Amino acid sequence: MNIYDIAEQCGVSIATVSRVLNNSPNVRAQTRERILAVMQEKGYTPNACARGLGLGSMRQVGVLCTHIEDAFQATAVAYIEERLRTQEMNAILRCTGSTAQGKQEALRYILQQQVDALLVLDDAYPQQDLSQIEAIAARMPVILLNSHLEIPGVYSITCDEQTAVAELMGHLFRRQRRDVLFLYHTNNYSCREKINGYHRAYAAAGLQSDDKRILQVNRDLDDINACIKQLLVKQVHFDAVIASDDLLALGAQKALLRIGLNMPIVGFNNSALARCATPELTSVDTHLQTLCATAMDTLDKVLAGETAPTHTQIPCQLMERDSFRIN
Amino acid sequence: MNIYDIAEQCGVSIATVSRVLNNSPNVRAQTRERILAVMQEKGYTPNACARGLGLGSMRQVGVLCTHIEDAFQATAVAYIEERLRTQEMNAILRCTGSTAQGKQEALRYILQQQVDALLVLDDAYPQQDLSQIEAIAARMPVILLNSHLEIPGVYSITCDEQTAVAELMGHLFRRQRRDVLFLYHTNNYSCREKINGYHRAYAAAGLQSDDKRILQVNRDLDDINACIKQLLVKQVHFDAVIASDDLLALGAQKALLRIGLNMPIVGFNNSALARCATPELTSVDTHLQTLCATAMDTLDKVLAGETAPTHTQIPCQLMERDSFRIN
DNA sequence: CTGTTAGCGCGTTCAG
DNA sequence: CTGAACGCGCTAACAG
Repeated sequence: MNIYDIAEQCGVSIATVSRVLNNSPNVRAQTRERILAVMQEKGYTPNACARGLGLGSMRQVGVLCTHIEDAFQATAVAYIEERLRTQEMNAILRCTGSTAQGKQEALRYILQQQVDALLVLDDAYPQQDLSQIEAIAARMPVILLNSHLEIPGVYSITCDEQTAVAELMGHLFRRQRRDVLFLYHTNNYSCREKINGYHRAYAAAGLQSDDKRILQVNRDLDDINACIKQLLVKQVHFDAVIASDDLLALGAQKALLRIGLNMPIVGFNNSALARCATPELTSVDTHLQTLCATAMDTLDKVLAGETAPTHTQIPCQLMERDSFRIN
Repeated sequence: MNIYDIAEQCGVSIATVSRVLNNSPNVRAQTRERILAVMQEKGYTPNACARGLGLGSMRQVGVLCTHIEDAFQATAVAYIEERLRTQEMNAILRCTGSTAQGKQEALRYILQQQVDALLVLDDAYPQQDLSQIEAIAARMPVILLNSHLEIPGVYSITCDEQTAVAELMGHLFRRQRRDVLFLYHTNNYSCREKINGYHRAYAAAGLQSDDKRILQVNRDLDDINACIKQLLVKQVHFDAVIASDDLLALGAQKALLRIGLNMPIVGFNNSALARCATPELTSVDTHLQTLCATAMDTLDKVLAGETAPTHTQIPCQLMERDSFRIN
């Protein structure tokens, strides 16, 4: 069932059918009706490949994330997909995992799919092998969400998490909390920025930071519990916790409460988890929705041929709850 | 940069380049090397549209879900995408929301994208306008995850949640809990099956069920809290809670603990939330991973032209934790 | 082992 | 307002 069949059925040429398909005004109303009726009746659907081949666009964008099962990324994808839909575009989702190899494969593969643009969530890799990204950016716009690269054709949207952590630390210092434990899971841009904020705050306060209080843990409650316990066994003192993620914060809170310890705990992303915790978790809202909206605005502009800022940064916001109050 | 350019550069015909592209053995090793080198050097990428047009397949499958930000669906998508990747296929993600209109649009749109198959997660709609699904199923395999339709070309994979609820109720009855509150969020197949189990258990025990203990709530802690409170105000008695979802169970638990009530609570899906709750939630594991694996096995078979069962049902498993123990 | 050629289905000039 | 003809990039016979 193709455009020829429809044309034949209607006694017109494919050009006319094509015009109807593309809402061209240059078709007599009566002809249009007839053609639409036949298309409807035959259940005709235009072939996207053929159209894509001619037009050089499948109206698809690649969406790369590391782990879609992560609530934060899933929510981002939800916002992104919603926006794409309004532009009659499709999202090709690809999860890369946290290995450089996974990402390389994903990039290579996505590239073949005649994608109009590439959205990368939470890039988890150290900034090596930029050549691949460069090559892609030369062909299509690349939007980085929660990471940052200075490459032509690459647009970065980030949240100022460095400042958020630094300010948080300031509050803790003022409360005489000097030994802040920082928990993270993946060493991505976002995490590195937080750690930068951590060190910046110590430096600003004229205090000495100690890297043994910067700890990588798995996103698993049992593992977090084990880590916290081991810290105590090793007599690593800490009197507050900042976690790169609400789940880690929740795990730490559970572990500490279990052994009767009580201290300020702050998570990140202000996810549903923060409110599910007992006591409820204070969390830094990274305004994911705004982040995604900005990313999509940028994409729209770039695709429309307009210019857009290559790096947009938005501020975070502290959501105070039971696990830590500033005042 | 197309296949002609490469062919010209190498002094061969496009057929030979195409053979190299498709790993045909009928190419002299030396020629192959040369062509590969040029492709590498020029950064050539075959055009998927053109290939798709000729082959009649873009190696893409449509993945429809209602809300990707939902942890359960996101996890399912993660499993699905992973499997698709091993088959060199892409996932086109589309979120429909919970309205029939959203779904219709999604189906219509996905259909245009020359998709090889359609995977539908957690179909949220009453079984009306089957004509659209029928039309699609006539063209390509349709796999339903967590829902069930008896239509040629449609394959359903479900979990026996009806039995899970019925057995759970049996345990509660034996403990003299007669008034079980059932909370749900979306009236989808999965939910209806649970409610069937609810009624089945009452019938089996020779007891009378009361629909005022079957309550729809939003997936929002405050709303759940308000609902629970209102129930008490309205003097609707209940002495146990089963929720269609861990978040609802957690919300109910929080609400009840806040007013000092203590009763068995069971959630569904055995999500990370269950363990994040305090006390930890007992939850019914619906074996999502197995569900997805089965779905993808089915898809593989159908795409390979083999026959596959039109309805596969797998059992659930109760994960006992603090909020309810059988013994 | 390699080249030639005919589609795949549609958009788009350019004539009428 | 409509139609004929070409091109998009690639695959798959078929012919050497």
